[in-house]
Amino acid sequence: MNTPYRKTQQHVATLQRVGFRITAQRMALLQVLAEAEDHPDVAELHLRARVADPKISIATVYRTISALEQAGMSTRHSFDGASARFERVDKLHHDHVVDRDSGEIVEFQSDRIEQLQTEIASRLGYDVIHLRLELYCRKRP
Amino acid sequence: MNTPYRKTQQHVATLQRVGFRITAQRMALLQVLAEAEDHPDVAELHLRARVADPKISIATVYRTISALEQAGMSTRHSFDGASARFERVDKLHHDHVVDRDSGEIVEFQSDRIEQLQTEIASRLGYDVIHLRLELYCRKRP
DNA sequence: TTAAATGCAAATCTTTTGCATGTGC
DNA sequence: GCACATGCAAAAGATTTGCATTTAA
Repeated sequence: MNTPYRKTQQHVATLQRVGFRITAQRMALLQVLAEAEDHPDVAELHLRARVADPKISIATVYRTISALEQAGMSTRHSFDGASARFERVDKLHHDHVVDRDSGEIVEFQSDRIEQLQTEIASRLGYDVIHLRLELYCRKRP
Repeated sequence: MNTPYRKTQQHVATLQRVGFRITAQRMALLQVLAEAEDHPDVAELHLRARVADPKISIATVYRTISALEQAGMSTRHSFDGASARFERVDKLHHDHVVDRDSGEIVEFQSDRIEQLQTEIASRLGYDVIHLRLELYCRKRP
């Protein structure tokens, strides 16, 4: 099973390989990320990380989350221009439905859409590096 | 023909209908928007609007662009978390390819993708209010 | 006339950064 | 030990807002 603990272990290994030092703060954030089932923003990450390391500063959260992003372990979203939200990257690629009423975020995945996107970029002479697809929705009555 | 001038006239009519007063500042911004072929940010809108009305303030640009958005005449984008960029809304629906090297933005449209998106939302029990599809790309060698 | 719009500057919010101090390796 | 990481507080950047003044209708 891929438990949060196992995930964290994998991330630690990756971080070391890339040359990052393993600090208490980074461990705290790795754990938070591994356990998160949602898309927390920096303030929320900070709050959750404090549980494991009560003196972690907000600046460190910013710096660490950027480092994890660079290391390919976290993705950043900014739904409709709001402040950045993050999620672990070791899931299958997926996109997001944002419920405009509740704020709830639902993940979905479609091979067909993915394929079309690549085709379109290709037709325009581009290679896709990454993409954002967000559906801002309302629950159907 | 749908000249910038004609577009501006239509926008003025719409604004009045919705109950907004027609001020020199709003005229200036409407003109800027109607003439823009790109996706200017607030600083750029301010710069361009100053040509028609040299004393328009940045606060008014912010307030007006939000008003135009509410009135359904302008859309806001925040490509990869950067500051907001705007475009007129009276074009056909389209999505964006963002060239990661040059910053250039290319518009494209695909009925197939659009249809798939609606289908997916529908399957999850949602109606799409608006959506955002952005492909961050690199020119193919 | 008068409610709405503007300009200005101050406030807010998010994110980044300089620097002195602490710490993994 | 030393380069890298952290905390703090200040800075930066984007956007919003309070308030006195101006202006469209």
